[in-house]
Order: sequence, then C-alpha cells, then structure tokens
Amino acid sequence: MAKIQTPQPVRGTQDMFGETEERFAYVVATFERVRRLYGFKGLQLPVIEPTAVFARSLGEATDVVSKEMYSFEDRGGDSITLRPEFTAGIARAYLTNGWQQFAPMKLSVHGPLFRYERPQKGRYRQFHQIDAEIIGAAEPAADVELLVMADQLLKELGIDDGVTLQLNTLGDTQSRDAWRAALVGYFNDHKGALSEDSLARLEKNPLRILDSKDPKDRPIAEAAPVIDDYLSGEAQNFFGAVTAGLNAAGVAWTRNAALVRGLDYYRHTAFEFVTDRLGAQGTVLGGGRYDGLIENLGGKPTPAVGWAAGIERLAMLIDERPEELPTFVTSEQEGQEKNVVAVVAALRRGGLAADSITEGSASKRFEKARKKSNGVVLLLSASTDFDIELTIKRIGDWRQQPSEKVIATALQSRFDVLAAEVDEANNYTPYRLNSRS
RNA sequence: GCGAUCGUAGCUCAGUUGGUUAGAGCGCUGGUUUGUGGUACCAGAGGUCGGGGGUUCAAGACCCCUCGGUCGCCCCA
Repeated sequence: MAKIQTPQPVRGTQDMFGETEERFAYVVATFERVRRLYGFKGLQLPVIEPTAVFARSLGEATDVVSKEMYSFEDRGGDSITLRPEFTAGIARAYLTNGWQQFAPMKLSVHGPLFRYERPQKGRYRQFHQIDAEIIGAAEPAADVELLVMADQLLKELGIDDGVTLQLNTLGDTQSRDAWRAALVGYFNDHKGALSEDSLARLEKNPLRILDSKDPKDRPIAEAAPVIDDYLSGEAQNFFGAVTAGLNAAGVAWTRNAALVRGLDYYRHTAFEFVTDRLGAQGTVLGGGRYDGLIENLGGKPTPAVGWAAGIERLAMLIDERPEELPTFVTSEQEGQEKNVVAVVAALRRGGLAADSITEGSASKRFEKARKKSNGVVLLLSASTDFDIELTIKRIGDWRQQPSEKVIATALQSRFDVLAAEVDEANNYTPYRLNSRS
C-alpha cells in the first residue's frame, strides 16, 4: 500500500501554538486596549480586494505591487488580490461606504496580510499587522496623536527599550517632487560610483538610494540634496508642529533625513520605530501621512495618516509570557468522576479556569494534575450524597503551608464559596479555612 | 530574485579517517516505590537520518539535484 504523504505547509506560513501564540495574542490584546484609550474604532475588513485597490494606491513600480502580491483571477474572471497591506483597503472601505460623513475617523484593524517574499526571521508570506489610521484630518495634531499612541503601545508592551522613533518629513507634493527631481539629477551625475542595486533604484525609486546599506553608496547618499532645502514654508510649519507636539507629549524622537518610505503614497510625516534586535528586519512599526491616496482611489482629496506594526516582530521582542494554566481537579479514589465533573463545572461557572484528570492511577493523576495546573490542585478525597470533601493543594509551598481540607455540600449555592476559596488560593493570598456553614 | 549556512526521535543534541542492530537527556505511555501523595527506580513506545539520485564491498557521514529552516542582500511591518 502506498504511503500517504502529509502535505507540507505553504512556505512562509506558520502554525502558532503555546508560547508563540501567547505572545501573539498578548500583542493583539494590548493593542485593542490601547486603541480604545485613544478612541479608535475597530474595523473588520475583507482579506481579498480587487487588485486595482493596491495597484493604484501603492504605486505600480513598487516591489510590493510588481512582484510580491498574491493575485489571481476568480471563477468570475475578476482579478483579486490577497491584501498585502491595510491602508489601501481601509481607504477603499471609507469611500465605498460613504464614511466621509463621519470624518475625521479614527480607525484600527489587525489581521493577516500576504506578500510573496523570501521568508526569514520576522518576515513571512502570511504575516500579521496591527494598524491605526486617522482619515479626514489634515492637521499635524493627528500625526502627533498616532505617534503618541504608538509610543504608549510599545511602552505597555515593554519593548520601548532599544526601540527608537525615527522621524522625517517628505514635504507636500510640490516639495517632494522638487526634492525628488534634485536627487535624480544628483544621482545621475554620480552614476559611475553607485552600486548595482542603486542604479536599479534610480529608475524605480530614487529616494531609497538614501538609505542604501552598500558602503559604495554611503558617501554619495550622505552628500545628496536634503529635503530641508526644498520644503515649502507650509511644509516646514507642519513638520514643526508635529515635533512640537511630540515634545509636549514627552515622546522621544530623532530626526533621520534619509528616512523615506517604500510606498509611493506618503507625504509630509514619515516615521519608523526601529530596533537592532531583529537582524535585518529593523522596522517594528512604521507609517506616515498619505494625503494623496484617497484621490488615487477616485475619492475627493482627503488627508490621512496612519501606521502599521508587524505582530510577529512585536511578539519576538516582548518578554516571556507566563502560560495561563487552570486549577486542576482530580480524585483520590476511583468512581468519583461524577463529583469531579460537578466541582469543575462549579469553578468554571464561578469564573475560574479549571480542568480535570480522571484517567490513570491515583498517583499518576495527581502527578499529571500537578504538572499541568497553575499550582493549585483540588484533590477530591471523599464524598457522600450531599458532601464533597476536597483538599486544596498548593504546589510549591506545601512545606510551609500544609494543605487544608474544605467540605462543600453538593448544593449549588455552596459552590460559590468554594470558587471564591480557590480563587484566593490561585492568587496566593493566605489561605483561610472556611468552616462549613 | 541573489549569496552563505544548516537539516539525525515530539524537543535539544551526540554519532570518530565511510564499517555490525543509529544513541543520550527531556517529554510521552505503563509500572514500582512513597503515602496529606512531588525531585527516586524499572520498563516501553517513538527514527523514510528532510526527499531523490550517484560513488563504494559498505553512506547518517562523500558527490549532484531538490525541498525546507536560518542569516545576509533586496524589500518591508
């Protein structure tokens, strides 16, 4: 008989479980809490969008659009793309749902994204981001609010240490275009000295030559025209207001005049929270202002700012998460399964995580319960039709604090007291024997 | 898409210049011991040595191809 081959997972995808999943869930939960503090509404969006949503907004020449999208024709012949980022889909939803009426809108999303890239640490083909956007707000206060929120999120995740906020302005469209033209001219004059990669960038995205890592390019990049010389007075004032706001809010930042973002839609504020703890994947959270995007999708000119952060990258940076384990219930003798079920149900109804073991010998049961528990094991030692005698075992400090017995009647009301007592044991407060009442 | 490196049990790894039946620890399963029960002991299950081809009397080891992981480049969160 031919052996059945188990299909391998798709390259660049991952199955998350245990510690990895705990970290992931913690990042999402923290984000959900923090975004509410700032009044950002949640969103649920489709994973698939018409290909045009991304092609028009990110820029046809960007790597994401030209070679990294999962695009396919569906059975109706429409070109569909698995979303490679959030911003374009949010802008599309804003327009097709007529959300202009709610502007300015503070929105947040999280979920899976797809890019066909070479996988490595912190880079996957299916990856996940948290994302926050403010649509319909032209004032620098919106940029500041998003950055302050990002800063608080990273602090609450405990990863602000070693992560720095790099900030730049790309100016308004006129400033950006003038600067870009100057850069192209400058780099063309130094074509001979540029690396091969940068020669390709000169055609596609000349701004990116500025943060090339190639030592050949560094001296040329460092002597290149700087955006500051091309900023209009308005753009200067805007950037000044953003930095003043950050200072007022106590958010640390550093200017990085070479910081340009990869996607075409960015204007004015551009920023990245970077770390050196993730190898080649230095950016942990990044974003900026994209005042031109909504127009590109057929809407009226609408100012907007936003950022996104990779959940996997954040999850790799946070401290170890203690696994959340339940209280365990087991019995000393055989034939107590029914009462074990009753006790576990009572604990769960009382809001406590609980589980049970009924298989195996008494010593194996206790051993297993001990290992899988949160440190509290309820040992059901005897029972009558009305009473269940339980011993509360606190693993770890049994020498100092002898385990104590509690008797619960089988009446439902009495189980509430039991739940409260187990809750106390879970919290390692001094245990108090509760006499039968 | 380019370069480098690695792949042996569920996990972490050992495996000599190619040489009998591929090992250890942890984990898992069963048992013994103990007895308000834990750190002891015994036994067992579990391996296409990533996959395919080649060299050889003989390949986990050497060669080629391929798949996958990791690290850079690129890109980006």
